[in-house]
Amino acid sequence: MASACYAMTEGLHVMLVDHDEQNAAEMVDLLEFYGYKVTIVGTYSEAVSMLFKGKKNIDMIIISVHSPNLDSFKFLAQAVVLDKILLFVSDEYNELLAKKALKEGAYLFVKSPLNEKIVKYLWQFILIKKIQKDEVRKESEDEYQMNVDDIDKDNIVGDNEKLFGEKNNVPDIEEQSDNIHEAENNIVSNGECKLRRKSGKKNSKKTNEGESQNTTINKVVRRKNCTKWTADLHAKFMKSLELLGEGRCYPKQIVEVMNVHGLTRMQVASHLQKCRSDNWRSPEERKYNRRPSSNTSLSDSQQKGSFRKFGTMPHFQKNISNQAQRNPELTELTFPTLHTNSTFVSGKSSIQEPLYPPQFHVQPRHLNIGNSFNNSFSSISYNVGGVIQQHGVSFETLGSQQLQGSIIGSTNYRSDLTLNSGDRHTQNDYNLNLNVPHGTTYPGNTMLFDIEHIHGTTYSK
DNA sequence: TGGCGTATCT
DNA sequence: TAGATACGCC
Repeated sequence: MASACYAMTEGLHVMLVDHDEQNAAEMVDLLEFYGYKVTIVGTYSEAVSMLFKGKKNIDMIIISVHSPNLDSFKFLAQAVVLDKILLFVSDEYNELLAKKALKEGAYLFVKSPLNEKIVKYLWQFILIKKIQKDEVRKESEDEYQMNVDDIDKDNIVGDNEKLFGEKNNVPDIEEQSDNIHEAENNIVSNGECKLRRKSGKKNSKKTNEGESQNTTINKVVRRKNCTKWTADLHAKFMKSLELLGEGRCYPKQIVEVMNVHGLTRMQVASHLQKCRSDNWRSPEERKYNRRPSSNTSLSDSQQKGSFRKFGTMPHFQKNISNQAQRNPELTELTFPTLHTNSTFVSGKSSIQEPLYPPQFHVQPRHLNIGNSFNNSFSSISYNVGGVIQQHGVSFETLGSQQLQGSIIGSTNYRSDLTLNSGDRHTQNDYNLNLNVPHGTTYPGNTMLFDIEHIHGTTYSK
C-alpha cells in the first residue's frame, strides 16, 4: 500500500497538459488518488499562459504527448526556463526521444500510460528541488547579511533611518542581491555607482517642504551597484525574449524567465528600454560600434512619439530587412552573431545575416547554486533527471540502498546509472538512468525510488 | 497598488 | 553612454 506517501504528496500541485480528455481524466484519477492536486490544461498555449501569469503555484508539469512534435518540445523548453519540474509522458517511446526530452530539461521520460508506481514517488523530485531552492535562498541571505555587515563597518551610510527615505530605508533581499553577486562574473560593480548624492529636485516632490530642505541636502541615495550587461547576460536576456514571444516581453516575465539571481525587474526594464531604443544591439556591440548619427535606428516608440507599445520584442531578421530597406547604410553596420556558446563574435552584417539569430538553446536542469550568473545556461545545476524505460530489466534484484549508494557515489556530472543492464527487451523490465550533478547529495542521503515497491505495488488504497 | 514605458539623472 | 531611478499612466 502507498499510504506512507500520501503525506508527502498532499498539497503538491501538478499541471497536466493533455488534449485527450479521456486520457487526461485517467491520469487525473491516478494523480489525485495519490494526493496530488491537479490542474488539467488542454493546450500548450493555455499552459504557457497560465504559467506566465503565475497565479497557480505549479510544482510539477506532466506533459502527455500523443505524437511528440516541435510544439511539445517548445513547451518543454518554456517549462524548463520557468524552472518547473517536467515529466514527459509519451505514447511513443524510443531512446532518441527520451534522450532529447531529457536533454531539453525534462526530469523523466516515460511511456504512457503513466504508471501509478511512478506517480507514487513523484513528490521526491519536488522535494529535492525545494531543498535546493532553500539552500540557495539561505546562501543568498547569508551573503546579504555579510554585505550589511560590511556596510556598517565601512560606515558609509550611517544610520539608514536618518539618511534614507522610506522606500530606500531597508533594501529588500532582492535589491541587495546585486551586492551578493558582486563577486560573480556577469554582474560587475564598476565601483562608481555605489553611492550617489541625489540632486533632490525631483525627490522633493514627494516630501513636504520642511523635509525636503533637510533631505535634499543630506539625503544620500544608495544607488545600486551598476549591473554590467555582459554579452552572456545580454544573450540570456535575448533568449528570454525569444522564448516569451512578441507581446509578452514584460520586464517581470523576462526576469522570471532569465532566472538570474539578483537581477531585478527594474534592471531588466532599464535594459529593455536601452535595447528598444538602440536597435537591440548588445552592450558589447554598442561599445565597439557606435550608432550612426542618423536617426534611422531610433526605436519605434521614439519614432512614434508618445505611442506606447507593450511587451514588444525585436523582430530579428525582419528588423534588419526593414531597416535596410529604409536605410541601406545599415547593412554595412556590424552586428553581433550569437553562437550557441553564448559568446558574441562581431562581424559584418548583411541582410542575409540576422541580428541575434533567434536560435536558442535551453540547458536542462537549471536550478543554479553558487554562481548562477555564470551557470544559468550552463551545465552546473542541481536537478535530477531520469529515464524509466518500461521495457527494461526488472527492478527487484536492486534495493533502494544500492541505488542510493550509486547516486551519492556519482562524481561525474550527468553520470548515468543504469540498473540491470541485462536484456532490456523483456517484458516488465525497467531501465533507470539518473542524471546526477557532481557532488550532489539528497535529503537524507536518498533520492529514493523504492524499487521493490515500484515493482510490487498494486494500485489500491 | 503594482507593473509598464518613458524621461531624466548620475 | 550605460545603467539606475523617477514618474505618470493604466
